[in-house]
Amino acid sequence: MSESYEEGVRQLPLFAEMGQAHFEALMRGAYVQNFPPRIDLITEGEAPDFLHVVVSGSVDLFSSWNGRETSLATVYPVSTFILAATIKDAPYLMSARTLEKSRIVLVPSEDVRAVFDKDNAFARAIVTELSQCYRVVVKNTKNLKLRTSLERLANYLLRQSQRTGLGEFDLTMEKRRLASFLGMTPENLSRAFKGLEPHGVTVTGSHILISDPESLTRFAKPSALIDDHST
Amino acid sequence: MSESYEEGVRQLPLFAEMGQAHFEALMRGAYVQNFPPRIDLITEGEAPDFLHVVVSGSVDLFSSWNGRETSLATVYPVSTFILAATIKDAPYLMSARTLEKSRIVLVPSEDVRAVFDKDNAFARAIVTELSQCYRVVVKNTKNLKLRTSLERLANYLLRQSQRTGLGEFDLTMEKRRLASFLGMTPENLSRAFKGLEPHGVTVTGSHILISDPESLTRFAKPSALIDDHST
DNA sequence: CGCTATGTTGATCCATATCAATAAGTGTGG
DNA sequence: CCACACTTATTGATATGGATCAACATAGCG
Repeated sequence: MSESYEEGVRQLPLFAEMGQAHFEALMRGAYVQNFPPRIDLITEGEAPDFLHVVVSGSVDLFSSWNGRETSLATVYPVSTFILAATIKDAPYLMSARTLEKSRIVLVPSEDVRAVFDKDNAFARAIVTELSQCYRVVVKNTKNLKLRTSLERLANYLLRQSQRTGLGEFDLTMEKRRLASFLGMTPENLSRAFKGLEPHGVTVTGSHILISDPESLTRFAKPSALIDDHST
Repeated sequence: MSESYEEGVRQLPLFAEMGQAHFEALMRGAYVQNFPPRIDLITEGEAPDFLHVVVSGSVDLFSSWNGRETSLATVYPVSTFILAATIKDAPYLMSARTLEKSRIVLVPSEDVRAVFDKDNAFARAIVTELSQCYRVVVKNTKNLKLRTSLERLANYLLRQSQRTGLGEFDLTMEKRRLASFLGMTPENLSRAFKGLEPHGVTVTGSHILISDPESLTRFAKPSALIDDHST
C-alpha cells in the first residue's frame, strides 16, 4: 500500500499525537481507495464499518426522510467523518457521497475502537475532535432556528469572503447544494441572491462580489457564537 | 460540603469509571447550590468557569440572536451540560436558566480539564458522552430540516408516549417552551395540536391522549435515525 | 453538437409568523 | 381566601417567507 497518503493522515490533529506503533497498526488495517464523482460511500442506518478520511476531493454528508433530502455538511481534505458513529458503534446518522473524484482512507472501525482503548493520546484527540464537531452542529442549529434564509445566506457569504480574505470569490459548491445546506430550495436561493443586491452583493454565475461589506455586515449581524467555526 | 449529592454524581456514566482519588479531587473543588426558578445560570459567550451537573429540578438551554430567542434543550437530573465548552475552554454557545427550583453541582472547569489530562477512564467517558451529545444534535438538525412543524410535533408526542409507555401523559414543559423547542410559535403549536386531532390526538390543558396510535404513527413516520435519542 | 442537469424567473399556493383580542391559569399580597 | 396583576394559551384575521409548479435559459459534458 502506498505510503504517500499516510503523511497527510498523520498530520491530522486526530492522529498527530498518538503512538507510532498504534498509528502504524491503524494504517496497516486501512486501505485507500479512489472514487469517481457522485459515488455513494455510506448510507444512513448502516453499521459503521470504517472511519473515513478524505485525502483529496470532497464529500457530501446528507440525510433523507420520507422522500425529502437535505445536505448537512461538506467534508474537505484532510479530515475525517462519522467519528461519533465509529466510536459508539452505532448506525450512521448521515449518508455520504463523493462530490468529485476523491481519495479516501478507510480505517476499520474495530481497529479505531481497539486503539482508542489502548492509546490515551488518541482518546484525548478524539475528545477534542468531537467537541469541535459538537459545537459546529450546535452553531448550525442556532443558525437554522434564529435566522431567516436571507440572513443565513448573508452570513454564509460573509464567512466565505473572510475565508478567502477578499471581497470576491467563487462559490465552492453548486448552488443547488448550497440551497439544501442552508435549508432552502434552489428557487428560493436564486431570489435570496437578488434580495442581497441592495446590500452590495453581485452574483455572476458562481462568482460573488461583495461591493459593500459594511452594508452586508449590518444586515447579516454575524456572531462568533454562530458563524465562527474555529472555536 | 454535604455528601448526599455526590453519590448521584458518581453514578453518572461520565464519572462512574474514573479513579476514586480523581473523583474526590473534583468534588473537593466543586460546590452545590440551590437555585430558585427562572434564574440565569450562564450566558452564552461567557468563559466556561464550571461544568454544571443538574442534581434536581431542570434547566433550559437556550440561545438568542438579534432579539430572537430559541430553546435548544432541557436538562433533567442527573446529567451534565456544557461539557464541550468546558473541555475546549471555549465560550458557552448556549445560555442556561433554571425552570424550577433546582440543585446544581458546579465543578470548576480547570479541575475538569486537569483530571481529564490525568485520568484515562474519565477521558474515555467524556468521549462516550460527547458522541452521544453530538448524535442527538445531528438528529435534531435532521428533524428541523426534513420535517414540517406538524410532523415534528407528532413525533415528539409519540416519543413522549413511548417514554411513559402509555397512551396518555402530561406535557413535561409549558407549551410556550415546547413551541420554541420544536421551532415554532406558541400560536402555531396551538393550531398544530388541532391539526393532529384527525390523527387521534386529544389535548386537554397539558394532558395528551393518543387515542389512535397507529394513525398518529402513520402520519409521523418516526425514524430511529431521528427520533431515538438513546443510540 | 445535442442531451441532460442546473439555474433562473414568474405565478401561485401553503405553512408559518405576526398582530390583536380574549380567555384561562397562576401567583401574590391585602 | 379572594381580588388583582401578570403570564400563558387560544382563536381569528392577516401578512409574509418560503415551497411548489411550470416554463425557459444556460451550462457542462459525452
